[in-house]
Amino acid sequence: MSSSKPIDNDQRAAHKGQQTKAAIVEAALGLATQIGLEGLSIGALAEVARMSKSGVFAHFGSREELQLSVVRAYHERFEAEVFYPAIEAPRGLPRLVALFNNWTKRTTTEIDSGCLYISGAAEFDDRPGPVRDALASSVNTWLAAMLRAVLQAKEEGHLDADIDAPQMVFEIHGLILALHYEARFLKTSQSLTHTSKGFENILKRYGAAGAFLKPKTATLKPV
Amino acid sequence: MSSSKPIDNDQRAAHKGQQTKAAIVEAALGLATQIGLEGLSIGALAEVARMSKSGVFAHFGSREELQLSVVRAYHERFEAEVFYPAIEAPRGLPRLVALFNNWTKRTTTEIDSGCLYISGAAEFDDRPGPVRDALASSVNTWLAAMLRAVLQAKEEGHLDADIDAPQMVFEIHGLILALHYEARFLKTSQSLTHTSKGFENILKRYGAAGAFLKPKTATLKPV
DNA sequence: TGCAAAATAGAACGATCGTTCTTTTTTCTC
DNA sequence: GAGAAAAAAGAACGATCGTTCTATTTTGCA
Repeated sequence: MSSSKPIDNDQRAAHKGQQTKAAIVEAALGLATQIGLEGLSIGALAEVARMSKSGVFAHFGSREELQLSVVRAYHERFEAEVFYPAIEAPRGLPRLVALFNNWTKRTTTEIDSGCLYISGAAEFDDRPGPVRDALASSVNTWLAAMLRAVLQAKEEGHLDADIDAPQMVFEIHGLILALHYEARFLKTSQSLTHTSKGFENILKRYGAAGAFLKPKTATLKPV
Repeated sequence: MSSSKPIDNDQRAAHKGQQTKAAIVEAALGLATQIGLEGLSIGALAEVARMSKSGVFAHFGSREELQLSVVRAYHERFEAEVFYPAIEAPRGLPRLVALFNNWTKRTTTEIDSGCLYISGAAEFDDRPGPVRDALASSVNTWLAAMLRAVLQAKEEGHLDADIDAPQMVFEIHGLILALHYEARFLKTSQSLTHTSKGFENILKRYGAAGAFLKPKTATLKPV
């Protein structure tokens, strides 16, 4: 996948335009995670990027295309930060734990900056269109990856054989959403602790052996 | 609380202005749950209420005051629909279950209309001010009520004596957030089932006897 | 029924929005 | 370094925003 195509992926040819476009998207990502994709205005973005409105606009052709670029950029970051590092962990429960820990770590970081998948979901709830589709597609891709990890952990015998895998993913998703909600909006102090504890509770319920848990909290009294 | 003050609470004196104001807030509530508190514009609201912009505006004096009115109205609905009906259930686990079931029912309804506490949290994440404060205050009041119910269930001996009550509330909150997210945004079909099952899992983990569960699913194989 | 007060409408404001068009500047290639 | 192509700026557009001011209508009470 990195051998035969010599063209045009990142800032290879770097025709200046692509460089500044990347910089604009970078700035837009920062704005959008804070004030939302809907709040992202071209005027404000131009100011941050220290360009003219029309100069920014020319790179996208429409506001919607700008929003799509931001969603795509966010997707790449998420993958690079959460997904790829975790698939180096051994298949099964260790990988599932790594995925969750990376997810939690990122969400904790995003207590300051905001999560586009969460704010975007609220904004594009019932607003059909390409932006909504791109957001939902990214999230579904990620949730599918989590589901795969659970199924693999089941196959490896790290989880009970009769568990409901989608159910487990749903419960894990809830923990992350509650972490984001209570930490970022309500500023509840114990949110991260509750998230970790909640994950341990889920693991226990689905039959995980205590040895696979997070390094520091590896000692679990059996049920 | 309903005996000595003869004035001004609902549509008692009903000086016409208060009636139309109530109608406006009603319409605003419908708009805000769908497109968000930030998306709520006075022009659009005036059109729905079939009034002039200035006619609508005069009732509030500012857009922020309009938003606050919407939040207050939502709070009242939530209380009336979720909280008050549940406190008629016997103290302890039955009341906790009733609170959760009402909460779930309302959230399920809101899959079409939207939940102001969730969209509002995303919008006012890091936007300080009275609206944010009102939203956070309402949510905190509700979560405190849930916590009280858990503590009472513990006192009554319906839950294990050594459980972490805030932890339990956090996990329940996560279920509701996941329900709203996956059902409303991702349109996942099994969300409601996952929510119910998740709640049963939590109850079991915290030591609830199977007999207290939802009517239809009262038969639970012990752990 | 008449009159003051309250409620609503209407018009206009400055600001900002996304977008288009034209002009200037910068970049890349021969 | 000249000249074409790409990139950025600048100005202006119609629309909508929240808000203010003034005029008109409607209401409630004597």
